Amino acid sequence: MHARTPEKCRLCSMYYDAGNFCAKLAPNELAALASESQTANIKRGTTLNDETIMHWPILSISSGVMSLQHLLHDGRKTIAAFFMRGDIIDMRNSSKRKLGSLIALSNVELCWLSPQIFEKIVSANTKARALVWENLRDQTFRAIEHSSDLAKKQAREKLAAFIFECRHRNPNKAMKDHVEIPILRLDLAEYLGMQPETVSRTFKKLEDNGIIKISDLSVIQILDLPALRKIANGHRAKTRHADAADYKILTVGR
Amino acid sequence: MHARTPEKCRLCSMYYDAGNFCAKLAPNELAALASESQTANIKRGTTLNDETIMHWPILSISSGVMSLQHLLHDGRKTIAAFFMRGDIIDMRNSSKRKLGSLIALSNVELCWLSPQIFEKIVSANTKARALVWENLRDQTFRAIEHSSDLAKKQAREKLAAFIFECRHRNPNKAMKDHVEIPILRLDLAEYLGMQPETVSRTFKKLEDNGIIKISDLSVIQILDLPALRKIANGHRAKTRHADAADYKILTVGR
DNA sequence: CGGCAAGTTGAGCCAGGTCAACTCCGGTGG
DNA sequence: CCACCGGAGTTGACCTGGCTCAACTTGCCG
Repeated sequence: MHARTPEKCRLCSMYYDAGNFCAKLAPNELAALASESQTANIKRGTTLNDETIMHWPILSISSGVMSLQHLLHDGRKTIAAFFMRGDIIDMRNSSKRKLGSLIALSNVELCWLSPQIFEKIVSANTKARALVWENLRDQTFRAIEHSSDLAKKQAREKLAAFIFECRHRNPNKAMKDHVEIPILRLDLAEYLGMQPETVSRTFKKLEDNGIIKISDLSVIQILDLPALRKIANGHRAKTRHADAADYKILTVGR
Repeated sequence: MHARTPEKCRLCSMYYDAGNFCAKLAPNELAALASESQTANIKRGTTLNDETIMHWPILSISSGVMSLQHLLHDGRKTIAAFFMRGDIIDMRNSSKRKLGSLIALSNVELCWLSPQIFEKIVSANTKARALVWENLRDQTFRAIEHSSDLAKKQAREKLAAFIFECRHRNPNKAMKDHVEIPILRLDLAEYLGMQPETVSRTFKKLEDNGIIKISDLSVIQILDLPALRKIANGHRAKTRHADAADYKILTVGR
């Protein structure tokens, strides 16, 4: 049997980005997956409901930003994670633990993948499995890193770290010192566990210090990269803590 | 060829806990894995160095608590994640991103798994693969949940949530309202992004309110479970935020 | 029993949360 | 084309939860 690339897949970054899942599939695998999967466009603010996730626990993001949000009982909201182009979200254990809701932070193109076919492909195709596996581990370690940012960093440090996270995850490497912030200030505040007012003030302070420049709300320009990196890594003038040198690091640095 | 259960595996919870990885393996798979893997006992405070992790990026925890720690440049330290009995830690992408160090928070029994054999088994054995996959997803979602705790919760809420996390993860379900805290206050503070002083004060306040009782530093007794749960879920007297009911949840059909 | 790390208690202070009033901007309808 | 509206973002003034520093007690190990 000779399988052709399905029409909808040609237009999807999961296929045409060489590093993504669907690009790794054999033509007949892609055809099988496509025939049982469905693409969708959803608008900012859309919440994927539990029923949908039950039926389609696995989905891929072709463009836009999805978020996983937790709602506290008194209405406090947290954005716990972002998912962007190329990410595969696997919610198959969502029944075991309350994970929160998947909410679109921008208009999003996504594709619901058939769990059966997905499983079959992952089982048979080594390359595809390695990729999915790596994507999941990335999500894990991103979450872990985010935890540590939230735990100990101050507002300006979190913001600086976030700028680097955006830079790192943006597939468009062309614009060197310009970083796209793909989400609203409001959502950013929730992701970093701060108030929108604080985000605004902190950005302003960084701009006043000549470290960044905010041309447009969604694009910031890094003027002093070393300084920004220092802030992101937690250099501070003075603390109660001893210098890092005082800590006995048993690790062998490379 | 008839493979027998290797001696060291008989004594390891990865094997004798029915739900863990090694228990899912066929005898010859287990024998192959065991012959290329090595168990170790390490003491509290031991850091697994980068070189070790390069050679042995995959390891399983048979008992004790490992942590993944980040060190900020000024010496601030964060415990970003815990790994406990049954967890499989896969550091194979640690070269791509700085993940921090693996440090033992108690005496730990672990087993370094041969990446080659591990990969072979995961590829061939569906049950084992499903288990590893689920464990990894659990780690992801635990990290995500932890992020959201850190982002928006106050000290007492974080502590309450932590008590439930310990309860949830403890394999010993016998003691119903007694929860074991498997780590020191100092480490706990770092995990929750607070100061040891604050941890102490907050525990005391919860005890004064009659919600918990601290018999021994490492065991707390829950006196008023509903109250504790309410706190963990973020019920507060009053906030700036609207009621959860005010949030319009848009949903999209399947 | 001495020494040291872990944990506790108290007092003061500041980063960031809160509230309120405002500007800015894109969309909508007359 | 403009008036209006509502949500996003900003700015200022105020307040408080939890960080900081310091002094102390407790518990553990040799």
